[in-house]
Amino acid sequence: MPELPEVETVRDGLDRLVVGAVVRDVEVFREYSVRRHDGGPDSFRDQLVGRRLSAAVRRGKFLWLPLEDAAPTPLVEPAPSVEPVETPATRQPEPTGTHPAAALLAHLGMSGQLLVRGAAVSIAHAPGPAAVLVPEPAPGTDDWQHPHLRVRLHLTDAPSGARYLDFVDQRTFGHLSVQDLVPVAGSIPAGYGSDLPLLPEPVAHIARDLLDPGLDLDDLIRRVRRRRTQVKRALLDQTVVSGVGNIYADEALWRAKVHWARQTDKLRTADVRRVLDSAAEVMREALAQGGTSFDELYVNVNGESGYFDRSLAVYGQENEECRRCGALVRRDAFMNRSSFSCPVCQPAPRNLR
DNA sequence: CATAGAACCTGTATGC
DNA sequence: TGCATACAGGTTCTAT
Repeated sequence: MPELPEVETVRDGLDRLVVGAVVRDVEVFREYSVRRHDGGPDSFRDQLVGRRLSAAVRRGKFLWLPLEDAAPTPLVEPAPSVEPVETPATRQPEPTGTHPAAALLAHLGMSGQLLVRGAAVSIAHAPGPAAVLVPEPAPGTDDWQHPHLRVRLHLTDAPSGARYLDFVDQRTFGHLSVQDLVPVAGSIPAGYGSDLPLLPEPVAHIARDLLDPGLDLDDLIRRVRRRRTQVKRALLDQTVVSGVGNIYADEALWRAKVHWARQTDKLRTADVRRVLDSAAEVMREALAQGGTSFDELYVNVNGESGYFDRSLAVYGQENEECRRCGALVRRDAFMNRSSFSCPVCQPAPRNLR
């Protein structure tokens, strides 16, 4: 569900509200949500407790929070037991430098949300309110625990006052894990001020996204044209270019006046360039609006919706008039989903009709 | 290697 | 009302 603008909105919120915080405890309510973590829920908790969230970084739809060792203070009150037992809760944090570079990696899948609770700072996007107080959850109130709460991080030392970072996910395609950071030549994901060429292992194969300053657009155009597939499939292939999903692919193709089923190897360089430029443009515009949301399934870390759905030209607009020519927007089946396009502005290739 | 399709989950909307 | 089916913003695994 969340595509680049939505994930970037979340990354920005985490940057402002939870970077600098120390993880004091971790609750995993659904094991499946940490299935990508090597070692299971206990190991996941072990590798987070006592560590500081030092940045918020994104590539495409993946986002991660690099970890560093927090000040070596006891994590919890020493248990008043007669026999001291070594448990994850009582273990002292290891001295700085003993951990390999690692990060808390998140993918929101189709319905994942990261909600910051207890912060007294707003990250509201226009045209929303200028400032809102995110309430601290209180037992007994409706927002105490979201029905799809899968993982909760308990935080301290957040400059914003954030107390909890909640991972909420209805469809459970999203996931959290702790991953080693591995060097990948030349990559500069959003969130790194300079070149820190470190990516979580599961992100190493993900291509740069269209808002990455390190993107080589001409090289990307060549790679797209070297493929033998439909242009929309190439747009959605995260190893070709990342961040584009079903919504922005359709919007980009409409802006570029290219039908989704056109073969990449038959497109002219100028057409491919226009499609990619359009995709970058529509995602930048969506980002400025706080992303696209049709319902409560996508919200930013404050629980607020984005407003870009009002700007969508074709996605979800079946039988509505094309904003350019007035023809009725059509919907086609595509990869167990839908493609929306204008039958006049985006003529279908011959092999399709 | 490149490409296409199924699988992974939960929930809502729609039609019979 | 009950039940079946279709559909939803994504990625990974498997088969070809």
